[in-house]
Formats: sequence, structure tokens, C-alpha cells
Amino acid sequence: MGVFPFKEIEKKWQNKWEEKGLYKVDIKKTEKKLYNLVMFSYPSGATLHIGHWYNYGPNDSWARMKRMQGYNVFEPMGFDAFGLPAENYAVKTGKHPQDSTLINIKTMETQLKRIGAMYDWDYEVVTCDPDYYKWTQWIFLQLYRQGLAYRKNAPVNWCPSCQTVLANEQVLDGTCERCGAGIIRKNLTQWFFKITAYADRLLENIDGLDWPERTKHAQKNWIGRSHGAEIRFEIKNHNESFTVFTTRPDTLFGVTYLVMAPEHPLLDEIVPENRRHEVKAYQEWAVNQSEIDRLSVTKEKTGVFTGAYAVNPVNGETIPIWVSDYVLVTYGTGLVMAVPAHDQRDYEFATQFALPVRQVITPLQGEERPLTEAYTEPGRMINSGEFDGMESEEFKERIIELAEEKGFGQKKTNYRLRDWLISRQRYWGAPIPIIHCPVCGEVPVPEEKLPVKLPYDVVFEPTGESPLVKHPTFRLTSCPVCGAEAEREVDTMDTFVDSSWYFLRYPDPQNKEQPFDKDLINQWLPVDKYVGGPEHAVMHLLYARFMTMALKDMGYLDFEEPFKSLRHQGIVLGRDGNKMSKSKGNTVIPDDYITEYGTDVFRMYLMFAYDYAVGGPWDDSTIKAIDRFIDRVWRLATEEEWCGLLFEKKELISSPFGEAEKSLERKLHLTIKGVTEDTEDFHFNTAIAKIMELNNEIYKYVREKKRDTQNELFLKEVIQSMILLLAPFAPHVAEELWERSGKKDSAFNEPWPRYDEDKMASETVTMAVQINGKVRGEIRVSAEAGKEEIEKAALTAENVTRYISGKTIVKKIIVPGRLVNIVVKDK
RNA sequence: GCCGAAGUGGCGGAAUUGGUAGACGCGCUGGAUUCAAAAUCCAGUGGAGGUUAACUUCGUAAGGGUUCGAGUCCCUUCUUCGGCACCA
Repeated sequence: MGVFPFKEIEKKWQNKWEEKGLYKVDIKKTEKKLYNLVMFSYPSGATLHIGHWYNYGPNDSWARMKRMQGYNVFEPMGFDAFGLPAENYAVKTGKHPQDSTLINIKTMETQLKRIGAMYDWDYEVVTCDPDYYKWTQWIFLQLYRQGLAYRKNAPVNWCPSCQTVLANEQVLDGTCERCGAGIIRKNLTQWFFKITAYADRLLENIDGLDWPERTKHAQKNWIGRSHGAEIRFEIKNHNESFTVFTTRPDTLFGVTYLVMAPEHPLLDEIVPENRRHEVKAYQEWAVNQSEIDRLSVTKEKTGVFTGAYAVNPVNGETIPIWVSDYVLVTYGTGLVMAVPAHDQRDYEFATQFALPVRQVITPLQGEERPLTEAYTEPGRMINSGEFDGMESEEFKERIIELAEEKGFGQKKTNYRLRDWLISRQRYWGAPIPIIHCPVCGEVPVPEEKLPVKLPYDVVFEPTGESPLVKHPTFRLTSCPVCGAEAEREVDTMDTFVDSSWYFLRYPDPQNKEQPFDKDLINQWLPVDKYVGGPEHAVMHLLYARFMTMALKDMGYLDFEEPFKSLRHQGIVLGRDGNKMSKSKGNTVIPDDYITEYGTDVFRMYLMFAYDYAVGGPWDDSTIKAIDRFIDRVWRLATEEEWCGLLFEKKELISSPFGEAEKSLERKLHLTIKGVTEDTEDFHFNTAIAKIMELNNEIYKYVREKKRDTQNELFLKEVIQSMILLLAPFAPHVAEELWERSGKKDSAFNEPWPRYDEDKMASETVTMAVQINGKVRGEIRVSAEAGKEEIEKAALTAENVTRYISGKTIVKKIIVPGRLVNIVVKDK
């Protein structure tokens, strides 16, 4: 489109950069290191989509500026190559996931190179490579040794129509992502990582991170720490006693029944014969409810009486034990003490089943009213024996002390966070390196036997069963301890495991001896800037933090937070404002735009068109704005009509430095400052706008000043500075212009332009004059003018006088450099 | 339902964090150039009024408040988007 020959320029510079090894990082040199990371991509095939470009281009521009500021930038790229889509694709087409994945990676590598980013491909990491997943397995074994990897029976998402287990992220509102059938819960023995052991540290470290507030907030909520107490209830006519967790021990006198989760393992034990049938029926009904129904908050509460009774430890009252699905087996102890007067859910349940409601807290002020809903605020104790009259907040502390004294309870902290279920009944993932021996039980695969390789010769059938189960030899093995015939674990690991440590592998991806070199990563990590989508706000980022902490505790590294500074990019939506998706037919393919405008323009447009952290609908009607702008810069620097001759002339005129030059110089320094700060903060749109302004100023100077009076030396310097400012955003074009301006070395080896505060300052400033807060005039005063001088100018300014005459001046507010506000009133 | 983010011209978006709202662009209008068009260059461009000048007035989702001064802070309401779903 534009006059600049972007095709040749792109090819020329990508080749030159490659030849010179411009972006090869010296990993040994750790002084002023900067580890710049984007979330690696899933090799989905097809083409890089807008989202990739939007993630990678701007981040690379940021890093280019940092490089010019003297940082030793490490910018690696890799692939999160395991995962379900490749396996589903295999089931559909018969193409082996390994083949299709490796082909996709090749394609994507080629496309990624078109962005023209500073990736050093010598440090590529591919998670499905046995040299990588060997170490994923090794890490599993280390966690296993620490007791941080374990197996337990747990409910999984089961799709009755696909006959398969689904990962959480494949469940959409309780239905199967593929077939739309309702998901049910099924119990299976699964592998877990004990992330809950790190709950406190994961929570407490958050405040110290330079991350978006909303992401920190989301992680805190996800961990969901709550403080309260554990209270023990004796079961009538039973040796058992049950513990409940409560955040409201102050309501203990108001407990009128207990509720157990239907899946509670001890439920059967307490149910007397005469209630068995009914309880069983309810359990079965509840378990087979789809997730959507069970999770619905608006549905009516259901439940049955178990026939068992417990004793309230504070008043000796006998209370019934019910079972209901509003109690979750996975949280707390799977059993709650119900206080209908002070908990809305309990209130609804009690109303439904005509259970007693006893109020024990009353508002501090206002009269007592009959409850029509639960009263959940603090207040004054009533109906609580000797504690009546005490404030509930105080009683909360007191009752815990009492429980500890008498031995029926204690202080307790609980978490919403659950252990990380890493088992997948899938083929295309890293096999879990465990052998099940009939004699020795669970036996870890010895480290020297790693990796446990995925067999290639497997059959993909749409049964939902993992091909590893049916493989003739993979499963059969011998016990590494006793040599008996044994079976390999056939579950593979969740792909989040692969991606929870890849950033540790990047600095040293060829290492055959260990997953990473401790000294090296202690110097290169934590990652200095991590950029990725906000959809990873919780899971990936939490898992990676956990992994880093666990490895630190085992002594493999010295830091515990992997990502010092994090930024999210927004999402570029389809033209229709919806998320791009093939099914909606609103996807936008970058390729056509790159062919038409070139990679620089495309990348820069993405940066210019949106607030980076927000994104928005795709609209190509303004991409020509950037095309036009680059064109203007190009013509300024190359056309004789403008400044084309400056790059060729040997002798440049240095005419007197007048007001025009001073003004342009001022603009230059303001621009340098603005672009530097905006880019640092990922405000690419305003950074680019400022370069546009500078460009406009240069045009104006050239246009308005007669050619033989132009200060050519100065003008050339200004243009060169602008080229450097442009370089991070339009690397190919800038590099070309930089060369044409007579420079031998790459623009990216050039120091980033510096600004000089003195040269930014203007001698005179324009200030607004307000009368009663409305702008009525303007004054021009010297930048150093004192308040008196400003006031004098303001009071005599044009248009201002008529608002003052005949009025009394009540107040004068003078903000030097900004405005004057004169408050007047009628006499 | 809870938590979080956000609502600014015809459009994308700015606004030094309480100090001249609308930077920079897109689009549009007019002019220059051209046989003509495209491209380019120049100028104008929130609404209403006004002798199309000066200037006045309204204006940042709606309503109220604090302040000399509010897009920015506080309260209420509405809308949109994202996250979580009975967490005891």
C-alpha cells in the first residue's frame, strides 16, 4: 500500500539479523539481565491468529526498548505441545498426535518468525519432547518423595454420552464441551499434587508481586482462606464423634441440627437400619444429579433425616443429623453445623423441613423483630446461657478459648483451595512415572530409567478409554524393587504440569543431566516480565508458583516466586464484538493484512488501536492510519521534497538555533520522555501517538522554514532520534532507515534516546483563567513567573475583566503552570 | 447471587491521578495538486446558539453529594464485560 518497500525490507533485515546472530543471547552474561517471557503457545495448527500477534508483538516491542536501554534481553519461545485437542484430532482423523503436533510446530515456527521478534530459537522448549517430559516426570518424582504427590479416590467429571472423563476446563456450565450432555460425578482413584500445603505462602506472597490487582484478587479468592474453629459433636449412641468447621463459632448456641454431604464416607455408619433405605435413595439421587442442578443456587433445598442424633457440646442438646447436597464433601469436613437463624442457606433448609430456628444474636441497636431471613451481622448474644449480653465478636474469641479448655474444639483455618488433580486418562501427555507392584505397592520409576516414553504404536478409538490401557506392552513391566510382574500407571499428567515449570527450562534447554542448572536459573530468574492472557489468572499462574515454591523447599533453586512482574493483554474480538471462534465464523486471519501492509504495520496497528490491557473488536478500517504514518516517516527521510537529501549530503548546514529549532527540540525531548514512560507501562497506543506528534512537528518545521535557513545538522539528529523511538514498534522499517541515515550498526545496538529536562522546559507557559470555575480567558506568562505576576496578568486578561468588574473577589486560586481560578460574587 | 473491571464525540481511544475534557488517529467537510481520479499536502471538525466573528451555553451512563474546581473522590441506580458458583 504505502511507498515503502516493506517486502524487501522485511526479508533483508530478517536475514541480516539471523546472519549476524543479533538476538543470540549470551546466557553467561547475567549483568543487567532481563528475562522477558510470553506464555508459550499451544500448537493448534492452522495459522497464528490475532491473539498470538497481540500477545507477542507488543511484548517484543517492549523488550526491544529494554534492549536499547542496555539490558541483556533473553526472549525465548516454545510450545505447550501436549493436550487433548491433538488426541481428539487423532480419534477423528487417525493422524497420530505426535505427527500432527510436530508438523504444527514447524508451521508455527515459520509464522512466528514473520513477526520479526527477538526470539532466540536456540532456547526453544517443546513439552512433548521426551528430553523435556523426562524432567516433568523427574519433578513428579521429587514431589512424590516429599509426599506432595499422592493418590486418592476423588470424584471426577464424567460425560455419560462420551463415556469419558473430562478435565474441569472441558466442562462448561456443567455440560460436556463436545456433546453438550450433562456431566455427572464419578469416583476414581486419581493423582494429586498437594498444593494446599502451600496455601498460606501462596496467599501471603501475593501482595509483594507486581501483578494486575484483579489477578491478585482472583488468586486470593481462589485460595479462599477463612478463619474459624473446629467443633466436635458427639454422636448419640455411637462411639463416633464428628468435627465441623465453622467461621461462626459465636452462633454455637443456635445450632439446631447438623447436615452431612451425601458423599460423606461415614454417612453409612451412623444411619440406623430403619432409615437406611431412604438415605440410600437420597444419596443415589444426589450423586446422579448433574453438576448444573447441584450447583444451582436458586433451586429448592433437598435432603433427608439420617435418623442419627448428635449432642451440642455447649448446651448438651440433642440435635438431628440430616443429609443434603448443599453441603460439599470437598470443603471443610463435609459436615456443617446448621444455624438457621444466622445463615441464609440453613434458614432456607430449616424452613423447608420445619426444623427449629433459634436466634442467638440480636442487633446492637433497634428493636427485636421476628426473623424473616437469616441475621448474619454481628450483635449481642441472647439465648446463650451465661454469655447472654456479650457482644458476638467478643464471644467468638471466648467460645474458642472455652472449646480448647474443655476439649471440644479449637481454632482452625480453612481453605477453598483444593489439591491439584493431575491425572488424565489420556494418551497425549507425560506418563506418570509410577509402577504398581502387587507386592510392594506404588513404586516410583527409578530416575535413571526416565523418561517413561509414550509408545508410538497406539490405536485411537472413540471409546473414551486411553490408548495406553490397551497397549500390548506399555502397561506390563516388572517391579524395580522386587522384580515381580507389575503394571505401569497408565494415567498421564495434566498439561498444566508441563507448563508449570517450562520457564525454568528455557535458560538451559539442552541440559541432559538435570532439568535446569541451579546457578544459572538463580541468576536469570525470576522472570522479569511475564505477559499472557487474563484467562490464566488463576490456574496456570498458581500452579507455576506452587511448583517453584516446592522446588525451592527441596533446595533446587533459591527463589520462590517465578514471575516478578506480570501483565495481561486484552482480547481482540471479532468484528461482531464476540470472541473469535470458528463456529461463529468471525475469526480474522492476520496473513492477508501482513501481505498487504507488512508485519511492522500490522504489529503497530495492534498496539495503536487498543488499550493493550483491554482489547476490543477487530476493525481494519484504521489500519491504514499506521500504514500512512510509516509512509510519512519514510517519505520524510527519503524524499528530496522533505529531508531525503540530509542522509546523503556530506556537509550539513548548522544555521543559528532559533525559536523554531528550540520548539522542535522541546518536542523531541518531550516525546522521548513520553514514549519511554508509556512503553514501559505497556501504553503502546499513546507512545505511538506521541511519535506521530513528533513526526508532524518535523513536517511543520521543514514546511515552514525555508530550505536554506534550516539547521540541517540538528534536523538530521531529530529524525535519527525519531527512527530510534520508532524502532521497537516497526523494527524492520526503522532498521532500514537507520542504515540509510548512514549508520553501520543495527539500531538495536544503539542506546535508547535520552531526554533532558532542561530542554523540555518552555520559557513561557499558557495558563487558563477561570472565573468561578469556568474558563474565561488565557494568559501567557514566563515559566518562572511568581504568583503575584500571574495574578496580575490574570486580572487584566482579555475577556476576564468584564467578569470581575463590579464584583467582589472572594478567593484566588493560583496553580502555577496550570490555571488561575478567581471566585467572585455580586456586591 | 457474590467478587472484579468498565461506561467519554459518528468510531478506536487520550486526559500529567482533583486543574483548560476530547491528545493521536479513523471518518467526514473544504482547499491545493491532477485532464480526471487515487495517492499526497494544507485547513476545519462534540452538540446547540451566535452577524459561522468574538463569545455564550450544554456536555464524560443516570441522579445526588464533597470542592474554588469532578471524567477523576463519596453515595444511589442502570448497563456491559470477565471470574466464581450453596466454601459453612
